[in-house]
This record gives sequence, C-alpha cells and structure tokens, in this order.
Amino acid sequence: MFDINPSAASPIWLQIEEGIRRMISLGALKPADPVPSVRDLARTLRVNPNTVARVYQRLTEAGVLVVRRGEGTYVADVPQQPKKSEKHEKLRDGATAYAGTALAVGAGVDEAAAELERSYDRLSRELRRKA
Amino acid sequence: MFDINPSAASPIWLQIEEGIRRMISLGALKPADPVPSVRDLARTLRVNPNTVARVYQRLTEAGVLVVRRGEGTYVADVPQQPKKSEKHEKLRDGATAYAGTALAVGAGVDEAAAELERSYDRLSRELRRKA
DNA sequence: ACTACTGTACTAGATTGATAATACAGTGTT
DNA sequence: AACACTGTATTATCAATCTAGTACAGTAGT
Repeated sequence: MFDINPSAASPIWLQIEEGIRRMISLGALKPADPVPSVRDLARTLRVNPNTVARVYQRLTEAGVLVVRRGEGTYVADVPQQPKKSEKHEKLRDGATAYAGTALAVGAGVDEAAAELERSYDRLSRELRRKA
Repeated sequence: MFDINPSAASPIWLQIEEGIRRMISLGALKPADPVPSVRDLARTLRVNPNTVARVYQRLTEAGVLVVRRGEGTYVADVPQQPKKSEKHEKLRDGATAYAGTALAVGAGVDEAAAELERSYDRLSRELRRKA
C-alpha cells in the first residue's frame, strides 16, 4: 500500500488521500476495484478509522471513489482527476515548498532535482509492483 | 522578505524558519546583519509576535542567529548550516512529499522537475534582489 | 529620569488534527 | 433470524498550533 508518517508536516488525512490518488494514477488501483474497508485500512496504516472515513468521504465527493452502502467502497468507473487548474496549483505549491526547503538547507538545483527523481522513481516502483 | 501561507500544510513557524535560512544561504542576510525585530517581522508577515519569537529562539539555539538582549537579534558571525546528515534527511523528506503530490495529481517526472526549477529560480531571484 | 525600543515570559482562548468509544443503518452469508 | 461485515454519525478527549493580551528586564537616545 503506502506509508504514513505521523510526524510529517502534512496531516495524516492528506497523506492518505494522496496515497490513494497515487495508486489510481499508477494503475495499482483500477476502476471498479474495491478499496480496503475503513476499518481495515485504518488497522493497516495504524491510524484511527475516523481519519480514513473522512478521506473516503472527500474522495467520494471528488468523484474518485463510489460508495455502495453496507457493501464497500470502490474506485469510480471513471475516477476524476483534479482539474487542470487545480493540478497546476498543487504542483506549484508542492514545488515551492520543496524548493524552499532545498534553499534553506543550502542545496543546489541539481542536487534537489536529483533527489526528486530518486523519490519519484522509488514511489513509482513501490506502487507499480502491486498493479 | 518572504511570504507566509497560513493555510499551508506546514506550520507557520517552520515557514518562517526556512525563510530566514534561505535568506542567509543566498546572501540576502549576511553575517552580523540585524534581522527585523520580533514585532516588526510579525507585523510584516501578519502573524503573531509569539510565533516569530519562537523561531528566533530556535535559530539562536541552532547557532544561526545571536541575540543581544534589549538591543536586537543578528545573524551569527558564522551562521551554522544543518549537519550533512540532517540536510540530506530534510531534502529527502521534501522530495518524497513533492514526488508524492506529483504522482497524486498525475504529473510526470519531467513536469515535476520543470516546475521545481521554476520555483527554485523564482525564490532565488526574489531573495538575491535584496542581497 | 524618561521614552521607546529590544527579547522574553506567561496565561488564556480558538482552531485543527487525531484518537477513542459507541451506536446506527444497510448488505450479504449462513 | 442471526451474524459479520460495510459506511456513517456522534460525543468526548488530547495535543499541537496559532492568536491575543499583558508584563518584565535590558539597551539606547533624548
């Protein structure tokens, strides 16, 4: 699945939300696939079920997941990707945060870019392994 | 100076801390230079003075700033950079977070790297302008 | 001395994120 | 019908963050 870092700057619910979106983007979760139940995923990630429930609700509102009440939660037939504007905004915000950190610790562009590629490849590989 | 995003995932005090470290890394703040007073910086960034005070204390403990009580706070003569291990850790964590976001919104490595360079250049330019 | 700045300290509230425990309604299996 | 699962809802509690207001000690200029 993916890992949660409870001591990270970004809140747990966001980490879970991005984790699910990543798995869908990479095909580790395909349309109509079931996602783990709220309680299962909470146990796996060692977080509170309420936190997972909130994420599923958000992703359902966003059209990424669909709920069949009493039965389970599934990836939507056509999982919505963020709108182009929203995608760019999140990408830009993320890039700004990372660039800010890199500059703060005295890392050059090349160093930062190299580390980015490493992380990107690692995350891709981890998820594609389960596709 | 730099901007604060109150609704960002990372806490305000961290944004301020990294902002100061960036300015020193880029030479916008040089050794022995005075930094704005707690109240001044708080007013400029539109945050609470307590938040700025905590950052100054952290940076003083880290050997980045020095305090002359009753007079002001200054950049240390030899502002400490994070240790190599700590630098790498922060860089890796930042890269992981950014790569995770990029994958979540369906952006490719190249797209993410391009956006990173843009942000890096922008931040550099903004700060070098005041050096 | 007076004034106006420094950093520092403290208390008190609001908000947010996360946890914990419980309960309820819907579905499928036995 | 009984049971074991689903998602959902509610309430309470705790910690972290940020804000607000106030106060105090040190320094500099008038």
